[in-house]
Amino acid sequence: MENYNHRQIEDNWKEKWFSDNLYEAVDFSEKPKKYILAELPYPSGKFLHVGHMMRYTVPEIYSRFLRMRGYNVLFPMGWDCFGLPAETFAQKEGITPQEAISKATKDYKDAMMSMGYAIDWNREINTSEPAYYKWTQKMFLVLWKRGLAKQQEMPVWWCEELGVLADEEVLPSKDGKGKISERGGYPVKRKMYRQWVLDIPAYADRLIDDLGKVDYEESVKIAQKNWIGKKDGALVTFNVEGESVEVFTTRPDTLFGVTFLAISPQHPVIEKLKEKISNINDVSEYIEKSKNLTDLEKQTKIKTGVQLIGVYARHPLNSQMTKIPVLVADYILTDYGTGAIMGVPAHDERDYEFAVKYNLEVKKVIEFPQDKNDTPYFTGEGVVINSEEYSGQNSQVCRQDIVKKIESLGLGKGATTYKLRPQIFSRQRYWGEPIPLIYKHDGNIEAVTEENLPVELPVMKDFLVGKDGKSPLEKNMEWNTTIDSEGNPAKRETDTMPTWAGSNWYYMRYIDPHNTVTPADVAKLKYWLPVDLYFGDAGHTTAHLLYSRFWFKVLYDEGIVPIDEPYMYRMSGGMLLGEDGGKMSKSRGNVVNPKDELEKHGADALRTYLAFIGPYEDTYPWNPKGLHACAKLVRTIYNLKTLVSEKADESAETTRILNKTIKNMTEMMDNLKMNTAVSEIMIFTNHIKNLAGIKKETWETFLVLIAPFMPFTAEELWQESNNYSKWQKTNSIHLQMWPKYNEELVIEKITELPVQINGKLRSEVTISDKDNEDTLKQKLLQDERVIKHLGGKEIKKIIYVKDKIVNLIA
RNA sequence: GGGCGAGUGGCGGAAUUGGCAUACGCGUAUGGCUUAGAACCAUAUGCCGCAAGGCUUGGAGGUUCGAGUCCUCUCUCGCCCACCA
Repeated sequence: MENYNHRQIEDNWKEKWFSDNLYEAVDFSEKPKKYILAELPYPSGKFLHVGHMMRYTVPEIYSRFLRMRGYNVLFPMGWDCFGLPAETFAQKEGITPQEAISKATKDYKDAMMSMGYAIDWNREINTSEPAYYKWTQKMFLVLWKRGLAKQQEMPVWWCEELGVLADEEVLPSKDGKGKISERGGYPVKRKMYRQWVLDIPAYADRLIDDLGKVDYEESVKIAQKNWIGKKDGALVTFNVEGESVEVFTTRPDTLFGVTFLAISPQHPVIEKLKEKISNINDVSEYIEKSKNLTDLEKQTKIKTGVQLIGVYARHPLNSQMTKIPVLVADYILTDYGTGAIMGVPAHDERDYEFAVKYNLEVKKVIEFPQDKNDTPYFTGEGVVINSEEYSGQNSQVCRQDIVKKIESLGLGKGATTYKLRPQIFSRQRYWGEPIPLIYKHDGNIEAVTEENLPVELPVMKDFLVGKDGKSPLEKNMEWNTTIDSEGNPAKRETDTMPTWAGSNWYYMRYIDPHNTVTPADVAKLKYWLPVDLYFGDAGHTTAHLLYSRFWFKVLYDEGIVPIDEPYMYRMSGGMLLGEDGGKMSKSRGNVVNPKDELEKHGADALRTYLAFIGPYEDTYPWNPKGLHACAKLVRTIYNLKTLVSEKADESAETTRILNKTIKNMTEMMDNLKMNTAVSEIMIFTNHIKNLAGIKKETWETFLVLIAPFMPFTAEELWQESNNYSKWQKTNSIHLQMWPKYNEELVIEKITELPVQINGKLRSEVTISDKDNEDTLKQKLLQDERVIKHLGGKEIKKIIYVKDKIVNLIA
């Protein structure tokens, strides 16, 4: 037996494949195209994580499979470089982010090459290179010119160390009492801050409607819709001492049940009416206190509020002109709806809870159903009562009538609201794309002209945020001082973009990575887009997927891209846990170092294991024994070559199993079930390893089948079997066609028919082609076990499913 | 609280349209090879039972000749969102 030396084999073929760009994706090829995309990693200075490998291996195997099935496959890779991970790493190492990134991307690329990933490296991209972010900046200007990027005072998560953070970057602290940053674990609190935001809600309806054009998993579509959170209702204006307070409600039919108004602590009407509020000191104190509460504290605490003494709201329709108390309450969110609600305690759980606490009236305006008579509030539909001329109507009809009425009075209108908020787009940090805007001396804002793009990020040794939380670029006067289009002194915007700016459109750049005139040539985009299958993190199915769809639609409206949906199908991957079943982390000591595993067992074993471990979408623990078994499989296959001989006599059984293996693997891989495809490889291996000899033809077919999983070993054995003495790209196994199978040869003639009696498996009888139902019945009646289990009873009915099963009903 | 998903051996997991549940791998046991172990090879392995036989896909019902798969109820776990008016 020859010793299997994975290091030697891998180094040899790796060098040949990548120097010849074996996995080239060809623009405008005659072959049908497939664009298989896996979310790009953000290199953070360490070796590629084993979790990354799990995320990429199945998509990569799939891309190889498609290539062998005759597709022109684009399976690209790049680096999402901007953002905190690189900055934190650079700080720790005492180097610049630029230096950190250049080392990390090299390490990551090496790791991917070591894994044999079939990537067209001519299309590699890096979001932090000026040639790339020139286009990110250009796209931002498109958004800005269309009024979709604007400045707003926003309540933001504020971190002394990191500046402003997005919701997604903030986590509850370990003790549950506060908030910390996702990276670094620094304390975080709320603060108002002027920010650039993207008006994603402007596209909300299209983002919902166009889900009809794509083929995502229904659960992904639902998640997106929930995230957008579209709700129909009405805006109703209440007069509060001469000031208008607008509320949003989904239940205008309960308008006559309003017994109080509740407004958020940030509501502007408080400031306007402060002269009239007799307890203004108490109110201010409450507002001040609520500012420092974390969400969790607000949640566990009973709802609180303070009534604005001395001011009342007037009901817009009620003829009695009842005075309605107004309260400030921190359960009212500033940035949802209008920041004010009409309190209807009889028909809303939260309003009820609040009303009880503050002794507010509870007025029923919809009849409670019989079985709900004991409950204090009822949120369903029903007959409207106590509502003047609307009484007696069904609540759903009443809803429309009331909206019509307030519309005619100019006191409101039907309206739609979304949970989706404008997304904060600026960061007060160094390591990001500079926002390409200039503040003129008169305060107006002007875009940097296209010939002056990219606005390059200056290299700065001191790139950390100061204690004031302002962008480090603020300190760099040389950089941020400029002149405007009229030649007057001006100042650059010093905020930078968030990480997701570059990763919003990266998949477009793979299509035309070296273009200097446009982000990507429209004809090429037309050829490659949409992405056929997008693999990524389950946590990105809402935010990332939604924001990048938004970005793409804006580009479509601008005529930069030819279609309006970027991804046809989305597949989300599970997680790889540590051996102990917990999340891999340094503190648990269960982190797997892929470099060690690669050294020990080789890439083919690691790839096969990552495919075999389970379905792509699930989460499971790392099991070193499983990897070991796959390493054994690779070795066993390698040594099978000694069985190959021209005159090996193969049985019909071997032909059948080979055909069945091809059929099963083809179907499984089509459905991305790589784990069971590996089982098929094992089954076939177990069969042939006990044969006296294998025909060359069978052997080579088998090698093609294993090639997507074990590309190195397959190539080595293929070249050897074909006696190719010199490397030639076209002779690579990876450019061969996937084998076809003969359906007839797959069919296994069953000779033992399972026999059920009254639905329970009792026996088996031997059958042949000649048997029909009558001869079968004869056989059954002679079978000892059948006789025994019938116990002398008469057979009432025979259900015979040919070649499957027979069931006797006694 | 809301949404989504999942419950199958000791473990990871297989099971076209309902048709032999537990493929494949791990683990375990026994044997071989070894001074011994590791590694490797062979065989066995859902559970109870000496056996005949019985039981088994979270639980309870139902449809069906036949249910892991379809229907109703219920329990448990995971993920995401969460005072969203």
